[in-house]
Amino acid sequence: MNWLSDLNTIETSFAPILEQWYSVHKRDLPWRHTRDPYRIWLSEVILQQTRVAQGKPYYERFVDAYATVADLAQADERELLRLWQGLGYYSRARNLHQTARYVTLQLEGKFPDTYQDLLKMKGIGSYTAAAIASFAFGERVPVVDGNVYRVLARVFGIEEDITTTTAKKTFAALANRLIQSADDPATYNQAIMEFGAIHCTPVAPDCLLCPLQQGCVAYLTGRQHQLPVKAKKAPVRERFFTYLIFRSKGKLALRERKAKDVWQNLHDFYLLETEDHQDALQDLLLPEAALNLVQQGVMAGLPVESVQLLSHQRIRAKFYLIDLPDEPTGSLPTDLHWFTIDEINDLPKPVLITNYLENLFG
DNA sequence: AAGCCGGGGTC
DNA sequence: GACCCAGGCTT
Repeated sequence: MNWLSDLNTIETSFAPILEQWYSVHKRDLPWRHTRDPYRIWLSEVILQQTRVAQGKPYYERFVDAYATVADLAQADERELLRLWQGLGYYSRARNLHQTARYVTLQLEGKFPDTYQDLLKMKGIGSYTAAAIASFAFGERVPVVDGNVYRVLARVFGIEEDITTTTAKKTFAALANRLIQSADDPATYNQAIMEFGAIHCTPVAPDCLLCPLQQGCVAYLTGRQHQLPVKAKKAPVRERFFTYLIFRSKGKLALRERKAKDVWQNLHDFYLLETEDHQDALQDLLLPEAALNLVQQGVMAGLPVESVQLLSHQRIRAKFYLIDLPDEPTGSLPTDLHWFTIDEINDLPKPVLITNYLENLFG
């Protein structure tokens, strides 16, 4: 079997296999007993970024307190928020209230019944719109939630970072193709999410008993634990730079940054990096060669401080300008060289350095 | 495109 | 302690 026909086979059998699996393994959940768009909407909003086990009691309480969208529309917002207490993401509750009032007052109680119209409601994004459109109205639109990303990334071996916009398009397009082969869009959407939630789980997917095993790229290549790829947002690293700017005969000492670090191949001054705000000069952290120079010089004015924000680092820099005699004794610390102001103008430098120089010389 | 919003379960 | 959860809104 060649590549293309193989891919077509898995794409067309994917939905039916999951629907079959679902008919055997589905959990009995309260919102699966209704096609009332109001209740489905309520359940979907409650379940946004929320586990079924956590959301379920809230759903029961909300249905008891507000049986219809009109009841919810008339609710006191403080009372609604009190019912929501403990669920988190409280804007969901406020949007819920706002949309309930809109549906009741502007749409005369008639819930929007297409994906496109649902998308216009506050608090209803692409996932929730697809969920309501398919569950309540049978529209053939795919849900794409965290479960779907995981299942599709594994079965189809997609290595794109799911946090990026292009990857979201890739997954949405694939999901659109797959749902075309579903016997019933609503059942299929429930099935793929249920499958991700209880079988193709993040940590210990049950590959040995998986109905998609023979068509799963991740399983066949042993990558189920690497997929989906999801970039972790790097915490901004805090760094503390102390720069010593040696000046002699109108020249400044700079060096090219060679290390595998920020600003590679750009030029800056003699640098001491410390772990925190400690003052590198006062704490006598100076290596021999630099200490020798500092002792021959005089501090020109007060140190200048500035902050440079990078995507992943916050660099707090402190600049000491040190005037040396015309012919300082000893050699310059490693890699430092004397440059005239004109020469420095032509050197590539980090913005942090350029700003300092402009501040210094206008 | 990135930051923000949250409480809770799980390993 | 990190990751994730039936995401969406704002900037």
